[in-house]
Formats: sequence, C-alpha cells, structure tokens
Amino acid sequence: MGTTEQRVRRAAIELFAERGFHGTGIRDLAERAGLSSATLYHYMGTKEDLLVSIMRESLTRLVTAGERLPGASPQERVAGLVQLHVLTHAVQQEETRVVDDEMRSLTPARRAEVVALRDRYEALWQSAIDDGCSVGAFTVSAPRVARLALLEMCSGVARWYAPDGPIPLPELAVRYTEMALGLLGGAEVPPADVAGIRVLVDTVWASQN
Amino acid sequence: MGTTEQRVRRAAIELFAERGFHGTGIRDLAERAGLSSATLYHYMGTKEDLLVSIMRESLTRLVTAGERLPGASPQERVAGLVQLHVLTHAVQQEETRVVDDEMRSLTPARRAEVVALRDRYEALWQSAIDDGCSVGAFTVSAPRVARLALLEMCSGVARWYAPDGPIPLPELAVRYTEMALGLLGGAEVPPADVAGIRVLVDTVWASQN
DNA sequence: CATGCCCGATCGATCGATCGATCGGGAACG
DNA sequence: CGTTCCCGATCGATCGATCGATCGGGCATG
Repeated sequence: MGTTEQRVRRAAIELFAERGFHGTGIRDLAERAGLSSATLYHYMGTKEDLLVSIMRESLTRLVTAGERLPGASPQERVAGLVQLHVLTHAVQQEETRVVDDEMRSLTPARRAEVVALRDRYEALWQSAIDDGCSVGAFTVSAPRVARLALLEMCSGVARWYAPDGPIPLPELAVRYTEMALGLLGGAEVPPADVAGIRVLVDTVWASQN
Repeated sequence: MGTTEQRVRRAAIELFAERGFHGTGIRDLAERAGLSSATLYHYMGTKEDLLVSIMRESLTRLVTAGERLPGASPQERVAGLVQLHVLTHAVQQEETRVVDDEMRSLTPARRAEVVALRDRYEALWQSAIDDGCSVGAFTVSAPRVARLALLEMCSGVARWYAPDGPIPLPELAVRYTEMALGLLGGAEVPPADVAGIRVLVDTVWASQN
C-alpha cells in the first residue's frame, strides 16, 4: 500500500497523465486516492504544489542517474543516455508524460525551477553530442538540432510503449541506441549494457525514497 | 482580417496551443476573438466541436499532401514525408501542437474519428519504411519502432523551432531528412526538393480554404 | 421612393454545475 | 490532554452554455 502521501502522489500521476492537469479536479484526485477532498489538503499544498513536486522528483532522479552514467567515449555516453531515457520513459510512463506535457500548466515562477532542472539534464546530452562531433565520432551537421530531435524521439516512448506488448524492454533500449547512433552518423554501436543501466535506474529510484 | 469564423478559429488555435484545451475558458476565447461569449456560440457548436474541427482540418490537409507526394523509391518517399511533416510542424506550429497534444481532451466518440485520420497518415509512413526494408534500402531492425521514433522526432519540431531563429526553414528540413535516413540505416540521401514540398503544402492549404 | 418585414449578428444577464480551497469539529491514539 | 488523521459543509469564483432582447442592413411590396 504505502503511505497515504504516496497514494495521493500516485493518484495525481495517473490522473494528470490521463486527463491533464487542468482536466483533473480536486475531487477526482480525492476519489482516486480514497480520501475526501478536504483530507487531500492535509497531505499536499495547492494542486500546483503537487504537480511541481512530482516534476521535481522525477527530473531530479533523471539528472542524478544521468550524471552517474559510466562511459568514456562520446558513443558510450550517448548510448547510456539513450538507454537511461528510454528505460525511464517506458517504465515510468505516466510520470514522465506529466513532466514532459504539463510544463505549460505551471505558473511562470514555478516553471523556472523545473525548467532549470530540465536544462541541466539536457546539457548532459548536448556535451556528449558536441564531444563526439569535435573528435569526429559523429558526422551530424547540426548538433543542437540533433539533441532536440533525439530527445523528442526518446521521450515519445512514453506515449506509445506497451510494457506487456511484443517488444521486451531491453530490446527496445537497444533498438533506440542503434537508431540514435545512426541518426548522429558515422558511429559504431558500442556494446550495450542495458542491465547495468537498469540497475542504476533502480538504485537512484530507491535512494530517493 | 478574414471572416469572424476564421478569427474564432485562430483565437482557439492560439489559446489551445498556449494553455491547453481545458486551460482555455470560453471567455478567454471570446476576448481573444473580440466577441462576447454569447456571440461565440453563433459561430461554433460546443468547445469540443471547435477543437474537433481544428483537428480534422489540420489532419485532412496533412493526409492530402502526403498522398500527393511524388517520389518512387522508398528513400524519396521517406524524405518527402519528413520534409512535409517538418515544414508543416515548423510553419503551423500552434495548430500541429494542438492536434498532437489534445487528443486526450476528446470524448471517446469524437476521438475515434480524429484517430482514424491520424492512422491514415501514419500508414503512409509505415508503408514507405516497410518497402525500404524489404528491398534492402534500409537496415533498421524494427520498422514499426522506427516509424514511431521518426514521427515523434519530427513532430517535436513544433515544440521548439523558432521561425525567426538562426536556422532557415529549408535547412531545417534538409537536416531532418539526413537524420531520418541515418536513423533508418544504410540509405543514401536523395537530393532534396524542399521548395517543391513547400509548394505542395501551400497548394493543399489554399485548396482547403 | 417609402414602408414594413425579416434575419444574421451581437450582447448583457443569468443559468446550474463545478472549480480550488477552507473551516470547525469529530474520532483515534499516545 | 494533545496530536494526528479525517470529513461534512461550505466558501466565493469560475465554468460551459443559454436566454431574451436589440440593432442594422437587405429586400420585397405598394
């Protein structure tokens, strides 16, 4: 079961992902969490506070894991980032969709904090791509555009992947690694250590709770 | 200026893109269109009717243009689809974002119609990719995953591209073509006819109004 | 030309419902 | 007794939508 606060958070992630922030009412939230709408406010601040805390936790987890990724060569670092990103977006589908889609629902002040976290994460991608370009490992001609294209492509996993579908999770990660490196051009695909990434994801997840 | 109905539609596209469907009130819509909220209902049905009609028009335009694309080889067809998609998502940014992001705001019944249109469009992509794989032009190992990845990557353009930024529109289209064919693996990049695609987009747009 | 009628366009006022949020108090537990 | 957990009742605001009424310009009739 978990604590009541965790139940509230799970309910919020489910409903925000399904109906959107503005499409989810306080009473919907309360019903899903098994509480009255009044009791809800014992466990959270405003509805926006709840959204921000979900985003902060999710992005912090991603940044932490991203910074702990092994891999010396640009190819290995990009491969690791792709696998980390695809894995989290496939496993924590609803949560990542809330993070990616509900930025616009935030007040400008709250948005700034979340965007800063997201920028920190995306900088990891940019430096790996730039390094690969400057050492000649990648041949893509617009590294900034490549970063944006890669991130959109990998985030999309959260919008369609079916965990109980025909594609096993490790295979998904490998396919995306191949496509990403093909997109960047001229790179050999380094041996994949999906299991290692998975352990990293689980470790960071556990240490956050 | 255009007709009042066109002004309402433009206002809706702007606000739905900026704040989302549920985040946009009838009074916001009316104010942006320069009408009273009551007059709004003289030009539209319900708020959902307005959203559906925006989506239907936008997707119909995309399907029409996609079916008229020239190109015999799989490479040429994929290149054409990428350029068509990127161009429309860069030029009609707000409109395409509404189409891509607000599906979940639709009632199941209305959603079905719109999804059918979208599926028809995506089938064009799938057959081009599948053909390329079966004749050995592409080496990607999961054609269905590749389609999903490509579409997400190209749609993402609507979320970040700045029309008055440092990247000219034709260059953007060419870069995406290169990345897409790199992602599919083993394909030479066919000569790009971005101007031709642009003419096609404008033609279809004009014939719809 | 003048008159009377019609109708698209528009609005202020208001509907019932729901929104996010708050309050005071009861129940359970130490 | 105090603290934690919880809820029914309720707040003012806003939601999407509808109402009756008004205005003005075509248009047919005499």
